[in-house]
Amino acid sequence: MTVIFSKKCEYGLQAVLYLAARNETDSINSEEISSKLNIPKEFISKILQSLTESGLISSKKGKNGGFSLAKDPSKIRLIDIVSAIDGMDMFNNCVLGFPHCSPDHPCPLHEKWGALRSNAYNMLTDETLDKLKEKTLRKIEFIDNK
Amino acid sequence: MTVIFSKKCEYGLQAVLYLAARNETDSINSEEISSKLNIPKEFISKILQSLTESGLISSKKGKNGGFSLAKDPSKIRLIDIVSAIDGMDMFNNCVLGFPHCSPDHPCPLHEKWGALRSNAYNMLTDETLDKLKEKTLRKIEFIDNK
DNA sequence: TTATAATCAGATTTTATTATCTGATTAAAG
DNA sequence: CTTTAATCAGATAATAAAATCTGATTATAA
Repeated sequence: MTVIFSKKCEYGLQAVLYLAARNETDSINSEEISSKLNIPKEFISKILQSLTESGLISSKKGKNGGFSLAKDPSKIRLIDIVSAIDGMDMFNNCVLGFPHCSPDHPCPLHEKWGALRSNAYNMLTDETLDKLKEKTLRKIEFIDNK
Repeated sequence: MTVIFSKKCEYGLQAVLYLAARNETDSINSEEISSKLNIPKEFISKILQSLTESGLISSKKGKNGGFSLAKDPSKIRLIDIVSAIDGMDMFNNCVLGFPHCSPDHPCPLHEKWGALRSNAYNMLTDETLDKLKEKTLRKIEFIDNK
């Protein structure tokens, strides 16, 4: 199977986009995120905990607790979330798995893949939560009415 | 961890590129491929078996046996190998893991990711083994002298 | 101050991927 | 014909990723 982001990362991206789209002043608990996005509750809890450690979101314990964005949505880029969960290996490692792949000793796909990869990197760096809010709202609403 | 191709697929691509670069009339056995490319012998054997079933390479049993390309290198595209090993899920599934992602009900990244993904698809469709032969040879030679 | 509802922490389970093992089958060469 | 060197087939083992479980801690509200 060919994967781009791990399940953890997909779920993390979904959840943070959800937080941004909901635009609540109060925090949102993992039960809501789990049920709205169809992600196992215990699993998304773990992921949100790790994103809290990374400083992208913040958590509030106890009754009425939950999660909220730690910064302004315009300051959270998708690459920050990907980097926190999956790391940056995808942008550094050889796509063919060859050892010592570098401009000096390139793999057969080095240049072509490198170009595609930096486009992907740029996209993830350019896209911030605020820019995606409307689209996320529409998608959530659609999922909700299924 | 963010993955593009599975290890199986990376190894499969390497091995088939190797077969094309060696340009032998005789077949090449899995021992050679394993040692030159640093891939566990039993593992690459399995992968080569499955590529044989897919019709991309052919195998010869018994003494002096091994593997060779089943068609002209110009007729084998990278996408054929990827598709045989990892399948095409990467090109069909939502990058964020949202359900029912489609032009009608797009995820927040649908258009932007779609564009990047079709560039990747086009690249893998355009690149055939013959086009990559020289670059593969250089890379193999470098690995060999390490 | 007690009940409740949430995160947090750590262990465990399940499933998929990666890797290895054993032996059967096949074909060439002596 | 026998030895040798290879693929092939199926089972097993090891590792990693995904998901779940248990209980502790924390904070709000009644």
